[in-house]
This record gives sequence, C-alpha cells and structure tokens, in this order.
Amino acid sequence: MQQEDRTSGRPRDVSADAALKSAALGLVRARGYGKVSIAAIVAAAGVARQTLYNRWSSKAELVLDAVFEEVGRYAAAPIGDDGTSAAEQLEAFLTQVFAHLEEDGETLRAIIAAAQEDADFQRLFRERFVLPREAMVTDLLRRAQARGEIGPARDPEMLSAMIHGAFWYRMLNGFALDRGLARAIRDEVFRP
Amino acid sequence: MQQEDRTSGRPRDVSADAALKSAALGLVRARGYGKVSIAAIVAAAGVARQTLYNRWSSKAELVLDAVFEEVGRYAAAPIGDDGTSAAEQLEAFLTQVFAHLEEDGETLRAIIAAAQEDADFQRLFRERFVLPREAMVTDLLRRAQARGEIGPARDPEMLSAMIHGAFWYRMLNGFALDRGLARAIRDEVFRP
DNA sequence: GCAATTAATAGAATGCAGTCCATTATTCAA
DNA sequence: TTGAATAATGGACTGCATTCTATTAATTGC
Repeated sequence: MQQEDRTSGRPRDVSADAALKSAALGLVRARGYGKVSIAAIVAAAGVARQTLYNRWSSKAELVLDAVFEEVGRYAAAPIGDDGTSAAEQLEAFLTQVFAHLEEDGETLRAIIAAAQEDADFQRLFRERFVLPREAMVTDLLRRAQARGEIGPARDPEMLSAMIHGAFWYRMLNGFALDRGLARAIRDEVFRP
Repeated sequence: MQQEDRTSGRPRDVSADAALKSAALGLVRARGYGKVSIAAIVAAAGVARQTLYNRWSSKAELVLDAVFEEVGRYAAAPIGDDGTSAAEQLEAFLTQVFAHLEEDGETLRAIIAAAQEDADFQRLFRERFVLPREAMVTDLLRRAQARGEIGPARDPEMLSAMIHGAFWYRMLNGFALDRGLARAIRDEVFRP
C-alpha cells in the first residue's frame, strides 16, 4: 500500500495486481473461499506464487481486496441523509447490505474467520472494512438523535455495535439475512 | 454421542476420552488453540492419532467438548430469577460471561472461526453452545417483559440476538470485554 | 479354542498455506 | 557496458489437519 518510488530495480508488473484480484474474485465467487487454493489463483492469474505474496501477505488479504474493496461496493458510500426518516434509512442500509451478502456472505464469514487466526489481518480488516461501516450507522443514529427520532439517553455507538452485532451473530450462526431481519432490527432500534 | 451397546468387538478405552479432553484443555489454555497441533494433543494423551478421530471429527469438536462443556462452566445454568431487577440480572450474566472469556475468549474465537469453515461443526456448535445461551437471555427478557421492566412492544428474541451480537462483534474485532461493556449493554436494553 | 467384530496403533499419504532458494529479467545510474 | 537493485519464476521445502492402511489387541457368541 506504500509506493516508495524506488530509483532502480525491476518495476512491478502492475497488470499482475489486477490479474490476481480478478482471478481471486472469480474463483471465490464460483467455488467458495474454502475451496479455492492459492495454487488455483496463481494459475488462473498466470503468475508465480511468490508474485502473490509480494503483494498480499495471505489469501485472506487478497480476497478482502478482491471481493470487498471494489469501488462503490457493499455500502461503501455514506448513508445519504435524504428526506426520509432515520428508521427508513437504517432499514434501507441493512437491506442493501443483506442483498450484497447474499452473494458475498460466505466470503465475509471466511474473512471473519481468518481474522481470528491472524492478529495482523484482524487489524487490517477492522480498519479498512469494519470500522468505516460501523461509523456509517453511528453517524446515522447521531443525526436521528439530533432530530429527536431516538431519545437523548440512547448511546449511538453501543447501538451501532448491537445492530452490526445482530446480523453478524445471525450470519455466523448460519441464519439467512432477509428483509424480515432488517425490519426487526429497525423496529427494535426505533421503538415507539 | 450415541452408545449402541454392541454385542462384540473390542470395547472402547474409556480412559482415552478423558485423557484427550484433559490434554486438549491443558494445551489450549497454555498455548492457544492455533498453536496446539493434533500431534501434540495425542502425544500428551498417550494415544494414537486415529483414536482421537474415532471420537471427534475435528480438532474444533474436541476443543468444544474439552473447554466449553465442562459441567457448570460458562453460564451453563439458567439465569436465576432472584429478587433483583432484570437489568441487574442481565448485567450480572454478562459480567460472568466476560469473566470466563478472559480465560477462554481466544478459544471461543477460534471455535467460531472453525464453524465458518465446516457446516457440520457450525450446526453442532449452534445447537450445543449458542442456542442454549441465547435462550437464557431471551427467557430473562420475557420475564422482564411480563413484569413490565421492558415495554410490551419489545422483541425479546431480537434483543437477545442484539445483546449476544454486541459482544461477539466486539470480541471478534479484537476489543476487550469489560465491565463497562456489560453496563453499556444493560443501559441500552433497559433504557428509561 | 475359533470366528467375527470392533478398537488401538504406527506410520504413510494427501492436500494445502506459506516460506525459501536459485535463476533469470528489467530497470536505473555511473 | 556494467553493476546495483528489485521483480518474476519454478520448484523445493515445512508444518499442519485429516485420511488411509496394515497390523495387532480385546471382546462376544459359539
């Protein structure tokens, strides 16, 4: 992630980055994270194994980049404060996330698993993926609180963790994430 | 888990079960799940590798038995409905869970990770570990609702998932589970 | 005792992630 | 043109979970 502008030496083959991400994305979507080997990825990308490890330090890092860091994917933009109520904004956010996870949920579960086995990757995943999305919901709740849609005694950070936690917990225990869940979370947060 | 009372054949060496669980428990506590190999466990237990696989189908299953199924450990008893408020009962429950996880949290994280890579183990873990503990909190919340400590529109099942989800989410992202978190969850659930 | 049955054992085999190594390729600077 | 630096490559290597295989051991019914 740091480009040092070296003065000499063979330059990196920039096309290898894209080839590896594309191969990883396609294979993981087609077969699932656990069934895709490093050997298969580098073969599909047409590069040597070490070329992958020159760029990412594990399969999990590569797949995080390949599947979850595409521009504009998976709730990457802040939640727009359109005219609708915060309750509707939250439900729309969750519905959008769950829709993405119909395709990539198995991969996200594998990445969460990988983070439990590798502290460096846990930190990377948290900073690059988890915290930004957590902050989106926290911000939404703060706006809702300023507008009086939730009471002043509520704790937006705790609530945001409970919201994300609820669907992580469901997902990690093998339950589907559907519209009913998005609605139930919304109703529980914006209780009458 | 099923004892078929066979009529012939060499009987199982019952002492091997205990030796394996004890070896697994000790080694995992001392070195951490990821640093304990099957070879080390069977060596410490003094049995052959296949003897382990005759009893458990993976390292994760053995460790689930060894670390989390000891009698009376880790919030295994229903939450007693003593005279205290449901808010206090919830906070006490969470404090007790977090205290256990100071010792076994790393192992629980590894087991959750293993469940993401093995659907059979995910089911076992959910039925034997997750759902009973989820039900304990759901029951507490139902009692609280009957007594009017939370409003009638609240959804105890969704709330229970949000409560467990909140600390799973924190734990899986590398945060410590402390008394402040137990208090914050309690306050958010039993808000004024 | 003998056959059938199932367990325990030692060790080999498989498949995979990640590392290491020697060799070759590409660039810049002198 | 040459040397220093860094990349790419193919292949070997390590460590691990899990499976397989052949052999030996313990049990029951006859």
